[in-house]
Amino acid sequence: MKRKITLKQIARELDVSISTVSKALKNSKEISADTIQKVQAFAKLYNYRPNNIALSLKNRKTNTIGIIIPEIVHHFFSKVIRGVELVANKRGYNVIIGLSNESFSKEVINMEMLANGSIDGFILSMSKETLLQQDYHHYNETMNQGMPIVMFDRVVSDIKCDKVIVDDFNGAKNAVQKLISNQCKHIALITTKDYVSVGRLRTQGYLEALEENKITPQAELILKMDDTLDYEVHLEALEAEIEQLFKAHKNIDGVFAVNELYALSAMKVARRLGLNVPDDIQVIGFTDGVLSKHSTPSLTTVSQHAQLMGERAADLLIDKIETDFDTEEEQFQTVVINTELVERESTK
Amino acid sequence: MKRKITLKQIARELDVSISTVSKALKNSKEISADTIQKVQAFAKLYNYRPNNIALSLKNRKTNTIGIIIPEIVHHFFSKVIRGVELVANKRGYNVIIGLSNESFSKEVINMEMLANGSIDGFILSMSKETLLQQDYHHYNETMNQGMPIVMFDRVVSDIKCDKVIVDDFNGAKNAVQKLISNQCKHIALITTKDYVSVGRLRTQGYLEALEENKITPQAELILKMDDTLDYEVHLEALEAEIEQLFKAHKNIDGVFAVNELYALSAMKVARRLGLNVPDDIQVIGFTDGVLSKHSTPSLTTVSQHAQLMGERAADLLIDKIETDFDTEEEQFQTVVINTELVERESTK
DNA sequence: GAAAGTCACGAAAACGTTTGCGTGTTAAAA
DNA sequence: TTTTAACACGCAAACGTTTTCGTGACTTTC
Repeated sequence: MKRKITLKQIARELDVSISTVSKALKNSKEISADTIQKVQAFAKLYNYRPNNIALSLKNRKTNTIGIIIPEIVHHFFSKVIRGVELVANKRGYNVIIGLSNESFSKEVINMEMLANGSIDGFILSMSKETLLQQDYHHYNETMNQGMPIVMFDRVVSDIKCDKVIVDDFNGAKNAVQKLISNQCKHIALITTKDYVSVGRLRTQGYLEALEENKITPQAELILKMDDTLDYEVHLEALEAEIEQLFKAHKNIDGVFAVNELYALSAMKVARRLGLNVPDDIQVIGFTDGVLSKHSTPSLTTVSQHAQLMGERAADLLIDKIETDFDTEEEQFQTVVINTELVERESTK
Repeated sequence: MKRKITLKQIARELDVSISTVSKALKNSKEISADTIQKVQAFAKLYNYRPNNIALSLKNRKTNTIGIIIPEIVHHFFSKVIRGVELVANKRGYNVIIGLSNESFSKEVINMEMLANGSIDGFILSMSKETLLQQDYHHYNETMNQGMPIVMFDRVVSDIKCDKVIVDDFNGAKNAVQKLISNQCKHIALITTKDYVSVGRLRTQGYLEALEENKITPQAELILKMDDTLDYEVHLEALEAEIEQLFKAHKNIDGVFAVNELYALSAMKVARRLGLNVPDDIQVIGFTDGVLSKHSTPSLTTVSQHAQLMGERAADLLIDKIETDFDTEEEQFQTVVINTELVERESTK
């Protein structure tokens, strides 16, 4: 078990100075051909590789980007990570992950841990708790220290930084328009409480589509779920609420749900009530998830292009990192990713 | 945009030496109470935090572990990551990810990138290509440089290192036993080619269960799929094969599939052929995935406890890292995670 | 044969820490 | 008053690089 070899060791073995070795490895013309040849041969033999940490310290640059997300066991976020990793690697960066677990304090701790030199910049999506508390000091402090941040998906306008978001509003609007075009007259909405920005925007898209078609929105057809609780474990509660909605309004013939699970639950409840999807009720969800594709009937969804979001976020961040030399008058961009309606069996 | 403050700057401002500042921050008794007070107040004011990179270089320890997986958009792997991250964070480590994308060369490149000082050890699961090529030199080289490796799930016995594996054999055996106990007489197996060790072991479990029950295995009931291709896109091919199998053997009344997608496809094909699950055919899959829970009927599966695997792997690795001071006579452990049969609607 | 120029290399600083040891000042002990 | 001890602090090395600058030994030029 031999440690990794260093410049110093090569220098000692070959009886030259450290600087000579360093230069020889870089084919510097300061060094004679003989020496270059000798050093490179030796380095190759011992498989010399420069120590990243030493380089990071010297260059004040780590070539690593940090990504903070609320949850990793989630198709949307893991696809984003894949996108980030893809372009990061292509551009010579590593990716280090931190999970906030939807907790404010874990988000803060994770960021502080990484901000002390470990990374060159952040890509992050806010935790629900942070969204609720509206405490953004850690973001601002991080940026004040010259560390760029790119936020994605869950963002707030109060924070001045680059952002990558889904066009939630139009995605929802198009989905509902689709239902309307498919002859749905009474379209229910299953969404989250308003503090989740994406939920709010999707709700607005729903309303807009109705209005454009001169349909008066009915408050009773809108179900706002509290998703501070992990809904994976509260499926029954969710289904109960949906069942109640369906029973109270037998004329519902379309459902737009702001996520995959809500949509699936709606289909499940519909089946339980003897309603056929899509003949009696058509359903559209909002997601990049894997459930939609494999459910029966498969679910028509608004695709978010999660991987693309990750790619764009990484490009934005790395661009910023690499032009950081005080271009003052900072300009922040917000990239909007268009959604796409993927039609499957749950609509006609 | 002020840079992060350093010891040197504090020292200059307070007109003391760098070492005094460093010691004062650590409450060293070499330093007078006055000075300690003064330094700490100043440090707090400017929110001083030691630079991780400098610490890593000095201590030759990064407090970061690298995880290399073939794919992140996959419930099993993301759950493992969550487990790793959980204990890593608890024990003061960061996690840096590398995706091999099932490619040998990307695995090698990723490992080399991280091995040069960025991390203290690896947790990894082999890519399919590596499994096929059986070229393990990069693992051995990494370990020879004193960097510990813990492998999980996809492992080979040729490599001497700590491992965390699922008890594939018994998991499969129990699942098949369950089918047999449920009166299945003709149980089909849908598995992968043998080079994937987990596939092979699960196949063996299947055979063993049959034998113990004095049922003669029939080669025609075993479907070995080639999964070098991304089966997400080859669903039709998969389903076609299954359909052929079902049609050729109308007496099949049970199916054991070595992963979630195979199982789901089996259920889908069954439904298409007018067979009821679980009345006509019972199905069990092998997975920690999310599809099983939400499919209709929901799928009985062998749960792998992916998160637990991640936790155990992280503990193993960190233990090794922290006792590394030449305890020679290395002992490698293999932790076996027991599976659990989660009964849902696809079995009686 | 002296001045100038090349060549090939080494010394040292810098990145930001930690820590063993040396040292000047003061207070206590003899 | 002298010796000793305690105190409070600074110096310098070390981690592994890169890079600027200096320098000794030759070679060239007139």
